[in-house]
Amino acid sequence: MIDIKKIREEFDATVEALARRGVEAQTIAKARDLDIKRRELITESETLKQQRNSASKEIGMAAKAGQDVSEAKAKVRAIGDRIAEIENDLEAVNSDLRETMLMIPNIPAPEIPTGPDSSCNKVVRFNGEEPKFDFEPLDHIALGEKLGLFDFPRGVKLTGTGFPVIMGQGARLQRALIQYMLDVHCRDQGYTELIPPYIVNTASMTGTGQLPKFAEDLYHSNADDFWLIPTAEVPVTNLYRDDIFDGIKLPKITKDNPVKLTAYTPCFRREAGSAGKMTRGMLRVHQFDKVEMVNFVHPETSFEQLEILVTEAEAILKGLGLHYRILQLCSGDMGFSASKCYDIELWAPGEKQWLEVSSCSCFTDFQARRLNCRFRDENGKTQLVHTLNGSGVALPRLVVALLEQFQQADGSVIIPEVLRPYFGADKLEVVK
RNA sequence: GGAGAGGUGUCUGAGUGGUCGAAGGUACCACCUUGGAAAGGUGGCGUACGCGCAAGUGUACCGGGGGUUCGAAUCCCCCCCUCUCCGCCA
Repeated sequence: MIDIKKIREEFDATVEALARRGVEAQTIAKARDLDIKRRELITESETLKQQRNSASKEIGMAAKAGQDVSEAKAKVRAIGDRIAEIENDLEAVNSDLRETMLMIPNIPAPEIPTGPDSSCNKVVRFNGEEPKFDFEPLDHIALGEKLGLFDFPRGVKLTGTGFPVIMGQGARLQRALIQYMLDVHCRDQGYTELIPPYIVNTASMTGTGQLPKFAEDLYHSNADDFWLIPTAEVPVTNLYRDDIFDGIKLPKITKDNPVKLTAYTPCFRREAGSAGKMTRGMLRVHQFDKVEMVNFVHPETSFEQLEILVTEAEAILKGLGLHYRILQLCSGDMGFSASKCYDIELWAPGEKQWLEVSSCSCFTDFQARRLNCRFRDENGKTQLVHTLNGSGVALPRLVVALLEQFQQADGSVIIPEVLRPYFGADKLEVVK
């Protein structure tokens, strides 16, 4: 949620900024009008409550003194009835306002390009060169077959389409990658690792914004009203819902001391409505693994911290020697909650396309407001934190790009140097 | 899953219908005292929202929601959570 004060105090600037994301001015005007109405009702009901409180006090004293208070009681009861009416209206206005505010996306950072969709994204930089082959490179499905990495049909038998079985060298490769990524984040980048629940309640899904809008994309357990996480962002960010980083129970957040957490989790996505879109093999599946990074930072440092976050995700891919590019997303292509966002894409020579493996976003206070996640600042005041998150990184597409970029003429695949201690061999061997 | 106990501010712990945002202690902050510290003394010390240029002031909050009442931390109903015992189980 954006700050209602922005709409109250800087209406025109807010309309202009959000127009870049395709928000209509009338939505914002509606929020402004409801906010005015809300405050009128609050003032009115609080004035009446004040009257009731003091009158009740007098009744108490008069009754103790043995006076007749029935007339006074009737008067106060009338005030109570009036309060109930106003509160009814207030509740209606409040829920209307909340609903309207939840439909308004975050205000884009001024420097990001304006545009309706991904065609306006800007390539910021590349790493490495496009790999050249003196043979026709295979795609990951063909490679997987030669190397015995995946079993798609049996995944279908067990569950359904989009639930691949990863086996043998493939499973080991995936495990090695997870270890490597967590080690880089924790050892070199100051992260604390955690293992969160993979199933969360409705409050958590609402806190990070998956609900109520995207219920269709989530797996849900009716018996308990629990949800399977679509990303570790949900449990890790919600860890500090309704909390205050005060330096006593929780760490202190300062400009030099962000709180940085990382977690490996499986992710579950129904991907409703995306059947047929890039669903080949491992490219879009319902269950996949991912290492995620989440930062809770001082508001004045959040955009600097985003630049650092991108380099932290990049470090993984650079270490593996992969060819990738970084995109700055334009106003129309960013997620709802983001103010600024970079995507990292890996080149897949077999697929002949770029694959998104990481998305690093700065949410400013948008997510924190919804989460009610605050810190005590240098003056001892509580303020909303700024949150960021980034994948570091998603596994299936990383595996795809790695297989395709490092494949040899015979179908074997060279394992990058940094991964060998984890993997225990220097190549994936052809098995048939 | 069954039975019982309990959820009050940083913590501890009083309060069972009115003057209670809530005693006392503790922690924390400032000052006094001291050569310095401890002990002791004095004062301050919750959050959110509204109004106000501000000082300030009002409202709400005693696990959550609903009800009774002129008035609820206190009475009633529902829910959640924690602890103990039993059962089950990696």
